[in-house]
Amino acid sequence: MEIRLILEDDQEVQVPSGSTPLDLLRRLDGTGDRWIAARLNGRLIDLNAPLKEGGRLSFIPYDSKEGLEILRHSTSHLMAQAVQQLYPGVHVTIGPATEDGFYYDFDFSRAFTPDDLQRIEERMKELVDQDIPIRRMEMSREEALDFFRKRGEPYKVELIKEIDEPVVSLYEQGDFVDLCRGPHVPSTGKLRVFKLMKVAGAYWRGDEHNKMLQRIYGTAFPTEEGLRDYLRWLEEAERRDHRRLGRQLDLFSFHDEAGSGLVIYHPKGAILRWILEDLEKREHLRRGYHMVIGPQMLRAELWERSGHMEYYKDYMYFTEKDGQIFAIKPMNCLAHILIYNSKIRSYRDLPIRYFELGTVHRHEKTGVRHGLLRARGFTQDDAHLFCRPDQLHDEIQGILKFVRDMMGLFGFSFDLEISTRPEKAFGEPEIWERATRALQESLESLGYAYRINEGEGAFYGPKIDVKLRDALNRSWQCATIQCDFFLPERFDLTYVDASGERKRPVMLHRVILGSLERFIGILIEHYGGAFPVWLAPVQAVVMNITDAQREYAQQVTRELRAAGIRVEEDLRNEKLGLKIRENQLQKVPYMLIVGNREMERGGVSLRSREEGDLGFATLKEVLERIRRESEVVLGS
RNA sequence: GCCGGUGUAGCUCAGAGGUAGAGCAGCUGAUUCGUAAUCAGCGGGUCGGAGGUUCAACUCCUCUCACCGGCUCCA
Repeated sequence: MEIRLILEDDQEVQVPSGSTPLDLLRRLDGTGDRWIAARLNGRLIDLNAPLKEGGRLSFIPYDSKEGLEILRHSTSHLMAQAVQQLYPGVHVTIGPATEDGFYYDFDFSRAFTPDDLQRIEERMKELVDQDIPIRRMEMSREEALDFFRKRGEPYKVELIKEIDEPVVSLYEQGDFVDLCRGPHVPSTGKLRVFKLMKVAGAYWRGDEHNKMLQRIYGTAFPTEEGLRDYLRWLEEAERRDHRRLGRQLDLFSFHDEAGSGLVIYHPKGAILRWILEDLEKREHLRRGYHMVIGPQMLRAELWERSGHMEYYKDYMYFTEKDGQIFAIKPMNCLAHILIYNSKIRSYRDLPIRYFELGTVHRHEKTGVRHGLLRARGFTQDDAHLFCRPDQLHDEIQGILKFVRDMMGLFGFSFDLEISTRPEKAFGEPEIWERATRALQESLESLGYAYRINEGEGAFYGPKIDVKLRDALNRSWQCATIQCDFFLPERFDLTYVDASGERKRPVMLHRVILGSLERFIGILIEHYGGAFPVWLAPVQAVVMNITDAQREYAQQVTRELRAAGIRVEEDLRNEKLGLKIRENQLQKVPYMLIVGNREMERGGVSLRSREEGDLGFATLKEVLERIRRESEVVLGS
């Protein structure tokens, strides 16, 4: 019997029922090497799946996003096969493709070592050479349960128990069988370029109450070039690592003696932060925020009232004096609430926006700290907005515009996510509904696409998370806009409305850059340490060629510094080449070189970090150039 | 917090049951040299910390701290 297929170019073909997409490919383009899987009527299928129904058929190329995912998933199966062959007694669990590769979690009595990885990789290559066919099987749930029980794979049994379908699919390649939705490559010979990257512990189903499994990470590509580019990208990321650049550029340090996760800013790191803070103050004032300052610690009773002692105690630091317990603040909201409550508020006063560059301390668990990106003491550009429910939309929109302007300044694009009401939530469903709608409508009115994380909100309110993308296309959570229905209730926040009635304001927590430490860490990696002129800790270095220009160089420095340029001098008795090299490695935007020629003409020889030697320039020209490049242009 | 790894000079790293080494940096001197590394000499370490085994520990064992890669967490 023949079935009719419509291909992507609307070409219609007839094939015998039971033939496979691969058969068709061989007929169409001879080999089928470019393709990894097929899609029949919207459903992904294996290239060697017998076709029983007609319809729209398209092919998935190796180098597409979906193709890559299939390739990697198949490679993870290959790895699992190799591991089970090499290490009898290993239980297989799950092995998905990830954003840049794949992993497979194994239950094994010991940890895998780098030597193991090498052995596994070699065995994988042998299995590829054997070109073992990969076959899809379907079984009823019961059969599959029985099958994996007999094979002694408890994790697979657990997984099947949770599947609702009556029939499940399994994939078989030689002696290896795995529960899997598929699709997969038709045989192991289709897998070529892969590399095992590292081992790590991982809990079964990511739950720390469960058993710790051994996870092996790997990656796979259709071509050698793909892998090479990926490895190069990893090297580039390592070169940009803010911890490494932080030391090389003398920005900050951490010290055992001071305490883990506590940042110590050196002069160049500190100036970077001052610049950001100045920008923040200016921009907040411009947008109708009031700057406030709260104390570094507040009495424990206050944190009891706010509920932090109940929900957040493990993350808080405490200190005690004269029988009073104080909590070092992990958040800035309480002082802002006390300011709000310090007098009666009218509906005419709202919205009220309190802003603080608030330094907080959180006892992040060991093992999660990561340089500036995850510190224990950090400063947030934190604001709390108190508004009437009918003002929610405008306030959220204002914050989003603020976020947009700031991200644009640094050249970050970003993704947006809304998290909605979780199962255990505080507050009436109506207010949740209203707030969530305000979040959505604000995003929509600005033309932003967003993702919804159903039920992922905090118990006290829905939120918008902003995830920026840096120069290496990595994603970082920075800004958040968080509705809070809980604290206004706990602290009995009110305003008097037009009819003289007391009403409950809505409270918004929000940060733009988030933690300045973290944001600076991201900026370091984003720019690879080569900050734009307006941010560069040192904007220019004046260097002399011989001692004869020493005083002239000092005079140049003085003049520029007096004009507000962040300028240093390098008057060491070293060759010019060395000074240029070292200052280039320090990523200083401009070098101002003075020899006798420049001294005579009353200027400098200008050298740019990016463009190299720019030739003679007068001081005035240099000044204007640096000033122009230091201007911060921010949207409305 | 959990799994695995690492901790040797300011930095990057080598070494090893008989009490340590390189490059860079630093210091001193020479050189005054025009767009990415001038030359020479010198100093520098209780081998992360505590305890144990041993005639002897930087090396082996236990504990601990910190860091790295993950997991998890991020009311």
